[in-house]
Amino acid sequence: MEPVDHGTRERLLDAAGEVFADRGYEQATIREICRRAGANIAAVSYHFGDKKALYIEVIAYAHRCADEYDPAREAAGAADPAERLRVFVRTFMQRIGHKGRPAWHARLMAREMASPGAALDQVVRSGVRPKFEALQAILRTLNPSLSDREVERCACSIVGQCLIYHHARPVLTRLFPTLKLDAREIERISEHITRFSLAAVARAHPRGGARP
Amino acid sequence: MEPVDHGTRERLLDAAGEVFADRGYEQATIREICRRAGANIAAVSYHFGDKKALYIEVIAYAHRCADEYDPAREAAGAADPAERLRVFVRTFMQRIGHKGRPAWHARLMAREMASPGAALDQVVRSGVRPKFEALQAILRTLNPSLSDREVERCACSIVGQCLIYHHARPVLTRLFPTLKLDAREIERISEHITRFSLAAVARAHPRGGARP
Amino acid sequence: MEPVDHGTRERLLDAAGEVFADRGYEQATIREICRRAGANIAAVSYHFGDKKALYIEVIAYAHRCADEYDPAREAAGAADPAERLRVFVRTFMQRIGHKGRPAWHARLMAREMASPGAALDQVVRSGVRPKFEALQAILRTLNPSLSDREVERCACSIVGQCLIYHHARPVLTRLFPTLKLDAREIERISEHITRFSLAAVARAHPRGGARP
Amino acid sequence: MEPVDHGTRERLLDAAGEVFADRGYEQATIREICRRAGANIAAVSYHFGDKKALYIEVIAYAHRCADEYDPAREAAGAADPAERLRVFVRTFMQRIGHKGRPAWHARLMAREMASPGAALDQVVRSGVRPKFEALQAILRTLNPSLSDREVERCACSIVGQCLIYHHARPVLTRLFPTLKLDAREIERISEHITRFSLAAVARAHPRGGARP
DNA sequence: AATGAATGAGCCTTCATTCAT
DNA sequence: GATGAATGAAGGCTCATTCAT
Repeated sequence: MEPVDHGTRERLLDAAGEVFADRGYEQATIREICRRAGANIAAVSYHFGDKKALYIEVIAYAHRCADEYDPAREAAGAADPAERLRVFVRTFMQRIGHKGRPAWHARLMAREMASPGAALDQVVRSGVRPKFEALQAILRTLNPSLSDREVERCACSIVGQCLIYHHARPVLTRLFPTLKLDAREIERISEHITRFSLAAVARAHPRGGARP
Repeated sequence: MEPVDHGTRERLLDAAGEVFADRGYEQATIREICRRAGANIAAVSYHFGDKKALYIEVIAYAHRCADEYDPAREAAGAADPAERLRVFVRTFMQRIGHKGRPAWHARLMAREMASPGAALDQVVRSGVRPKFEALQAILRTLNPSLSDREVERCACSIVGQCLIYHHARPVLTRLFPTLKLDAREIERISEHITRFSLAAVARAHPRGGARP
Repeated sequence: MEPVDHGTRERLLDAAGEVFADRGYEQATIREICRRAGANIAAVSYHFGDKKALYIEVIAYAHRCADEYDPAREAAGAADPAERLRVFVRTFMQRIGHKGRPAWHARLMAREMASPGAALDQVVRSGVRPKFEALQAILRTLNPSLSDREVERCACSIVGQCLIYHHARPVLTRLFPTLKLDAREIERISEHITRFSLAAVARAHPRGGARP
Repeated sequence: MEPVDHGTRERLLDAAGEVFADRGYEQATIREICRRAGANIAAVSYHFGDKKALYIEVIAYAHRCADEYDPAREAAGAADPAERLRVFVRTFMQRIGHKGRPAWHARLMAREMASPGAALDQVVRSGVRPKFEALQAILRTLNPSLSDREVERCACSIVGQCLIYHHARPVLTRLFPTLKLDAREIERISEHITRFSLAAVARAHPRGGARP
């Protein structure tokens, strides 16, 4: 699609994405970014102005690249509501668990989500909200009797089930030493979350449903 | 219990806990810790050796103090399994949502869980694992037909539903501007998570049902 | 006179004159000069070699342009010696107080005079010395009994009275908040300096009078 | 008076005064200041906070040290008004021409006067204004018929005659290669300025005195 | 038991300059 | 004739740490 002749600017964006995702904004150093990109230490200043401007650009770049793994778009093509939820969860989990080339996208987003930086507003507006609304639409179709507030909370429950495998991965690998988050395991976990959530959403508000 | 005459060492531990929880290990500065503790800048070196040693001590200190909000112990006193889960979730959420004085315990743990530091092994061994196993025991009681692996995944689902309100709080407050994580809302969310999970756990493997 | 089609080279000279006069040699940046001239950042290197060579050219350029405000030439046309001194002082003060478009000539000279740069020799030889000798000639006519050394010192006294309004302007505006160095005030100050100096020069060595 | 045991702080103040006076605020580097003071590069941060705070302290330090050469105080002890003016001018010139230990005081002040920095207000208020007012009082005694405005301008004329030997020293040494600003020459120049000014002040406004 | 002073490494940024087109 | 990209050297500042008392 794009020319493979990656210029310094592109290499800087890729290296910065990786480093920002690994170390966080404050802890990432321009020196390491430039070193990984094979560029001079002044290259960031020339191409982006300063560290913060580079970060903003990296966030935007991540959004552009992340579209190819958009859970909302993937889910839209599924047959029935349950399958749409399954595709949504699986795509989301694949992004989280991915370790390949564009691996830092999800990690960077998660980091920005946890510690509010200058780019969070933009991330939420164009990155998070559309997917969240797509998920809520799926939930409404699955159980039309849910109130708006309940839909919101169910969406949080589903996303939360996925995100723990990202935020708490170091803990989980220590708790369950046999756990390997490879593609097969990602698939199994996605299936678990889907069925767990389908059962819960279907049962929510069975009728009047106060707790016994 | 302890002498009220908090010496420099105790004041340093408290101040360090707060700062480490707020800023993270790398971003926290010895200067601010000493300033908050009203101690000299060399006090950390004198009492603990260096920054990392102080951090380890703070983690241990947090464990000693955190027992009073132990979800596992609270849940143990409940009547039936469903109520035990409810108490577990509520206590866990209260610790996460707490913003009061001894608040930094949970925040510090969550931070350590997200970014693997030197103290993570200890945190997992004596802080996380017991609670996780208590939760798994509750789940086994709720649905004895669950396999060990399923119990693990359900436990992750439940904890994940809780942790999202901590890890993604800045995003959630932007997604849902009316959301205020006060005590009443924490209670409502806890109830949602409990019922969501109870329904899911009860239905899990209703009739062998693995997907082909 | 010159072609109106100011090429990059001329625009660079003008912009550099302004910036050097405002910020001084060390503090002036090639970036700002090129930005003001609407030229690329490598233009200075291309047209002049480096920063110092540009500065030398700017000084020479200023000399070519500064002739139209030459105090010595203006004074030469006056009727009697006292009037010549008056015209000399007034022209000098007008150049110093000027804030208009081609204003940077005098400011640049004053700056070069205060901090000895590489171009000072040239500035003194072709810019300062002729005017100083013209002033000394006027003084000799006003009071032929003055020794060479006294003529030098009187010339310094007259030029010093003028230059303080340039070198210490920020201080003077703070000392005398009502002071506005507009054209009318420049005229009044010039008249004061002229009369102050005429009286002093006339009285100098009234009767041999060296102090014991 | 003070203990000769110069600590790092005092050595930094002295070195900074020298460097600031030589290079100006922007061009002075913390590295050179610390090098001259035999201190580590972080010493400025520790003792003064940052470069600007150090500069402010240096200005205040210069004021404290400069009191021993206060022209106004020296002049106050003279017998008659003319002698007071003579002492004022001589003391002022001695400060300007001085090359000894506390040499940078006057140079630093002159630099701050020429380029308005953050400390200029303070310099004017406590350093310049008292001396200027003392000079104006002397002038009023010398010629009571002078208006306030004329007194101001005569004061500027006198100070300007002195300051040129500081601001334009590089030019003067090129114009008059035999000029050596040693103690004897300072004395002769002071005498010239005094007599030049006395004659001018006495003649000012002889009666009605408009120019012919 | 505790402190003020001092250290050196490393951070981000800006600068004049050069290179390949 | 002129340009955008890239370079390496400082610059000010902050940090965790150590030393002498």
